Amino acid sequence: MTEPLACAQCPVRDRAACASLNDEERRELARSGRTKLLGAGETLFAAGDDNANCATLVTGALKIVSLSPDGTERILSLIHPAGFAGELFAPFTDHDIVALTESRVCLFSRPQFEDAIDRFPKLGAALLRRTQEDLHDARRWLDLAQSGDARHKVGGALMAFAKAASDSPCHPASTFELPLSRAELASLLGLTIETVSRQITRFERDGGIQRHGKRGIELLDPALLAEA
Amino acid sequence: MTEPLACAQCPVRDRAACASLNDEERRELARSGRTKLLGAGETLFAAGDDNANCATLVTGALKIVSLSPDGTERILSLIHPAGFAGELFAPFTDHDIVALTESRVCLFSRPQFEDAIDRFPKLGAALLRRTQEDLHDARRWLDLAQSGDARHKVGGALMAFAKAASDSPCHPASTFELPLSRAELASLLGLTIETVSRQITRFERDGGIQRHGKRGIELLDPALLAEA
DNA sequence: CGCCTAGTTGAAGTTCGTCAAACACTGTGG
DNA sequence: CCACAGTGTTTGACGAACTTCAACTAGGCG
Repeated sequence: MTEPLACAQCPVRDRAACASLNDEERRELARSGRTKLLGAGETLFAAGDDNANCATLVTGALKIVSLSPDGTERILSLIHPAGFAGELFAPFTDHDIVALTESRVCLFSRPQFEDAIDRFPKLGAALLRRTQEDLHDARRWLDLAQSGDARHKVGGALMAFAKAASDSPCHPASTFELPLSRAELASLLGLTIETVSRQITRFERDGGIQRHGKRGIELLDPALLAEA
Repeated sequence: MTEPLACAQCPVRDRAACASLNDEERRELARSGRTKLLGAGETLFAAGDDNANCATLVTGALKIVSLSPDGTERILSLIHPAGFAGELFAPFTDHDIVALTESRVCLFSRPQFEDAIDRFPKLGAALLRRTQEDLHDARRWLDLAQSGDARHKVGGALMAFAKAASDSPCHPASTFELPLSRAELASLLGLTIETVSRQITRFERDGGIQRHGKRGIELLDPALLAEA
């Protein structure tokens, strides 16, 4: 289930928060961490947990979900490789964090990670930077969620995934795989599965995209999606 | 317009990020800051700015707004006293920050504030904590925005303001003033003015609240608002 | 082959947005 | 003092967009 860290081969070793550390500091932090492999759908942290851990995502993708009392799930955020999962200050988590695909994380106990932040201020600064980016991201999704129009929402989400799939952060990838099912897309956007499906076919009919299989998207006319 | 800081009388001196500093450190930080008084509707930072400043809110309330190309404004977040405004890492801001009511802020130049974080790691940790709380907050609004149902959205917003108005952070205040106009509420929730108005009158008709003037709200049945 | 899940498509019902009018409140000027 | 305009809010009628319900299609795997 869990193994010691092997930072040397880590694919996110110079993008994650720990990239701010020098080799010696990193070794020290690594001693308190473990890597863990999650299967698709497996939950990393559950709402109501005592919030004793935190983690950095190495490969795969996570979702942060809120479950309403009536059982419907809403996706509040996605975590991409090098992203950070967990809250350092709240006594309890109130959201589930679940693997979307098979994922590998670096798991740390919260007290040990807090200790590391105390001793290596650069680590704290790096985490601050990442948290501010997450905040910015959350606000972008909020912006989409408020736009009211389903066409905007789906178009904006497609563009967001196209950008996330590209290596250069600004230009969208011309072809990519959706990381989410229709149901997950719907719960991310506050729509129903059917509406998402209809908007996607509409974009294809209008020549904005071309579908390849269930999840493959080829971007033909980015402008059409960005401002519909 | 701007004056030197007077931390001794500051109403948020033990809740804002600078509360993490001791007296001497605080004095040093204070030398690089200025307080500024904003009239209602005045903008503190504008989208597209070079992002050279950041600020702590002392009194009043701010909103973070995104303006769509078509001119409609969407409120992404509110900033309450002791809250922090500005991004330390992005080269440009892409959201306006505007005063909702007459507000007083502590303004710092970004390089000087970053410098202070470097020298006083506790300040960085405090800011990290605050940013994580902001992130949590943004996700709560996102949760509301996704709920789809206008009744949930308005009910949730009323409860959020009731809690913000109370001294104890968990229990809602039984009577409070809405900090936002109907138009602002609408743009925060992704609804129209009319829908917000209708939902509020519906809550009053159903006995959940009692209105006192345009902005005054008396909370009669919190459970009705929380889970409608 | 048949079941099961994920996705698409269609028809009907509801909610919310749009347009329009009325109302309350404030401040201004006759 | 009152008429008046101006703003913010409420209310109503109507139409469009989304949800709901339901049937149907396409793959994947026993």
